[in-house]
Amino acid sequence: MQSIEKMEGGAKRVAPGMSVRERLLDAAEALFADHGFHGAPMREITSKAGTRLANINDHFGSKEALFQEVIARRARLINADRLALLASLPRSRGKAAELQSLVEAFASPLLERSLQGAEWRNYLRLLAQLTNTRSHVLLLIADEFNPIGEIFIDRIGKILPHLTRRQKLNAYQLMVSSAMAIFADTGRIDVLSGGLEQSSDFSNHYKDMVCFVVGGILQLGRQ
Amino acid sequence: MQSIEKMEGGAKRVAPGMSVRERLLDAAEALFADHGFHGAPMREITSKAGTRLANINDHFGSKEALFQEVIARRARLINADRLALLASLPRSRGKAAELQSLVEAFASPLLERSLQGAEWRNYLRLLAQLTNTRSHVLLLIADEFNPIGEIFIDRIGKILPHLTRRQKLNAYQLMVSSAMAIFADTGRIDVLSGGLEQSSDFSNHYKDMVCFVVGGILQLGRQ
DNA sequence: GTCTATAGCTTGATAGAC
DNA sequence: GTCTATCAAGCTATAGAC
Repeated sequence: MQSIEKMEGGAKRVAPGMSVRERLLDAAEALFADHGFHGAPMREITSKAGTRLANINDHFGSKEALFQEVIARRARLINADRLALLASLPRSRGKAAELQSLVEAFASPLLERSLQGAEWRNYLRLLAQLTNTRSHVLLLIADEFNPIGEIFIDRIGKILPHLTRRQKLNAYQLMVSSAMAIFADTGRIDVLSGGLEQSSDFSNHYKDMVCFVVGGILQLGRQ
Repeated sequence: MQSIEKMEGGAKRVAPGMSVRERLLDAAEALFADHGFHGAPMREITSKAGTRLANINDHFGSKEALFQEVIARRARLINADRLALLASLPRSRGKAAELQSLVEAFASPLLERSLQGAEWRNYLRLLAQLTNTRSHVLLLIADEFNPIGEIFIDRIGKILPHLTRRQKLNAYQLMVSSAMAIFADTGRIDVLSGGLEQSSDFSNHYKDMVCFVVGGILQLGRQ
């Protein structure tokens, strides 16, 4: 039988010019994304970061605190990106166009950041995994992203005022999960297409996803 | 700091009338859904099942083989449900109506089964978690669900023939992730609504989701 | 701040009696 | 088929030198 999780090498993969702290965060991010919190031993993290086992507790206090900081570090940047786009939304060009701008205010920071480097792509894979998870991990994500989530829910209601509260919440929930599905980079697209399409071809999948989400929310408003 | 994962009790929660094998599968299903493969120790599983530690290796050979059977057991039933619905699809009532029937052939078995009992809801939570995961776990899911996934992709192409191959794959991918988002039961809806709506109110969320997915795929066909 | 060494516990798997 | 008892290896966290 095939092993469910096997570490694929990984010592000293992180650029040595960075601080120990940053290297630990990057290494942990990649391994949490690949194997989950419980599937990524501290020894693997420090080995990949090119540091020593004790450095995690020296810098963060515990493995859990490291995980928490992995999530929070880039969440701050995503939130800032989204707030900036929300503040400069164009108006009054019809429901479809307004909705598209709103969906892009949510999702385009993910695309832009994903093109900046492998670290961001690891982070988005990790977020995608956590999106469908409950237990205490979700509370962590919630604290980081929900305040701005409320703003998006409000804006959906401004564009389609007759949506029920439940429909607005589901519109947001489905926008989140659609965006995350694109950046989860599971390889499903590769397998289903026999290698002709790549999950990691984010730019093209992004366009399809925005179109899909806009159409989906408009349809929610029609019935 | 709050603990990321803590087992919440759990001894002998499974009905004692069933075989040891079934009780182990049900207990493992619930704990894998709550904590992931690595976060669910065999001791917790056997404790919840009301059996002994050695029973897992006695019956399945390893923890991994147990996990594999947890996935496969109900996948067979879901696939049979979907095939039956695909075989009796109504035709020629316009693209939107045909698409809605197709989406419901995919998703209504999930709703029906979720209403049958907590075990099915645990299974769907587990599937939802694995949907955005790669590594070797995805290959397991792929083997179980991809053959019938191909059929759905074909049918999407029959209804909207001018979609590109990539658009058809993304339509399927986004239908899968939308459906899984509803049954992931993360509690996000509860938190965002301040408790006024429940994530576990599957029947209502299901209707919103089908509407959203139909609208999304139609929109993909428009551009 | 960084290191080595190790404590103290939990893990998955198995040997062998019944 | 089911049990008890146990093993060897893995884990996180920490003590204490530099």
